[in-house]
Amino acid sequence: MSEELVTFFKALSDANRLKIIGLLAQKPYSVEELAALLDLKASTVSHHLSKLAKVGLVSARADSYYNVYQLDEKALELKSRSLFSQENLAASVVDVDADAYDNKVVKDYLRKDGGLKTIPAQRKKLDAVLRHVAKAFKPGKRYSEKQVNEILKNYHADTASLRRELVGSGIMKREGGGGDYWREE
Amino acid sequence: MSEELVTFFKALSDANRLKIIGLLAQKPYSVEELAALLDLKASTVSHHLSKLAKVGLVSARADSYYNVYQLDEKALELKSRSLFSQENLAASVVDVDADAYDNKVVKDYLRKDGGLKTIPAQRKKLDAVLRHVAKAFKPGKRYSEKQVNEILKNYHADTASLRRELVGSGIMKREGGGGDYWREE
DNA sequence: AATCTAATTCGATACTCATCGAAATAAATA
DNA sequence: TATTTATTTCGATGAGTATCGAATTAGATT
Repeated sequence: MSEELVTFFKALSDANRLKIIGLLAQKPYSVEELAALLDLKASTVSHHLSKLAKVGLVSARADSYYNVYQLDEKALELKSRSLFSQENLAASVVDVDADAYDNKVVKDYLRKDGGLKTIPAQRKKLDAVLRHVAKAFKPGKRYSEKQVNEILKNYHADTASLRRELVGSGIMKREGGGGDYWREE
Repeated sequence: MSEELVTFFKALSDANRLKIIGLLAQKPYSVEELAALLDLKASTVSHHLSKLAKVGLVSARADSYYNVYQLDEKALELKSRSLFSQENLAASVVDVDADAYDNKVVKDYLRKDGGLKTIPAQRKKLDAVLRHVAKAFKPGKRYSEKQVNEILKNYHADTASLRRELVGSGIMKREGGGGDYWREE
């Protein structure tokens, strides 16, 4: 889950909270002492400490009048080691739509009737459009050149270019020398 | 300097920027592709990338039409290892006034004429006040009990308590059995 | 039990920043 | 050279948050 990582980094992206960590790395302090050292009000320090506590970096221990906070060095060590682990990197990406770019490109090039406005000149966009067009062919089924043209006509008048690009990009296959076309399963 | 650390953490405390890092960990992407994948506008992605670039985590490489961004894995590795190093922890604390707490406590207990309102009951505050009072004694010089009382009278009528606490806390020394008092250098 | 004291919570304010759209830039193709 | 396209910059807006002071809570001392 990515939210947890964000929360962790947010907890550390404040100068005063970093100072608190630096101070607690030396020895435990009460809220009052931290407030005096940082020239902040106790309520503000309490706010900071609660954020640090929420991510498990500090913890409190009651000592007579005071609430003494201490740094959890174990957690610090553990976190810093795993921050950019393969798991965390992968986890941050789980909810991105891998086809979003293709979809956007195709949408930009498609008319309302499903035909192509133009055939993209740029490689990346052409590929995205080709992948879309290829869906009109059933995987594994073989088509004659005439049948291929019939289908491609729905997308653009220049069926020859489409056909050539489909084969050239490897999205569709062609049996050597004027044979049939097909899309791999 | 602590500002650099804060900037680094801030660069990472945004869900979309973490997603960008996760994506770039797989392969380089252009701004446009990232925008589509994250469902953001290109200007927003550009903003995010500039923040990541500022802390050295990503860099751009021009590729025909596109500006392809890539993750600097070396920098990532390096940074993550040194984030909570002793140097960084210490650096975050350099500009805090170590005496701020003592000063605040003393200020709270001092009248305008320099005398004590009361003698603090709490250990921590008593210590702070004692450290202040002790400054009235020249380090190394020896004082008779009478002289000590004369000086302590300026702070509080209960000179016996002050004297006892000064010795008990170890701030002042006393030669065994009714001898002289002194403060270590 | 009554009283202090430190800590936390709450409401308000000011500032930072993510996001967008529009305008300006840069780079490559035609 | 003119035009297209991706990117960056700029200004505005809305959401988030650091900070404070006041009120409340929690604990300990008397």
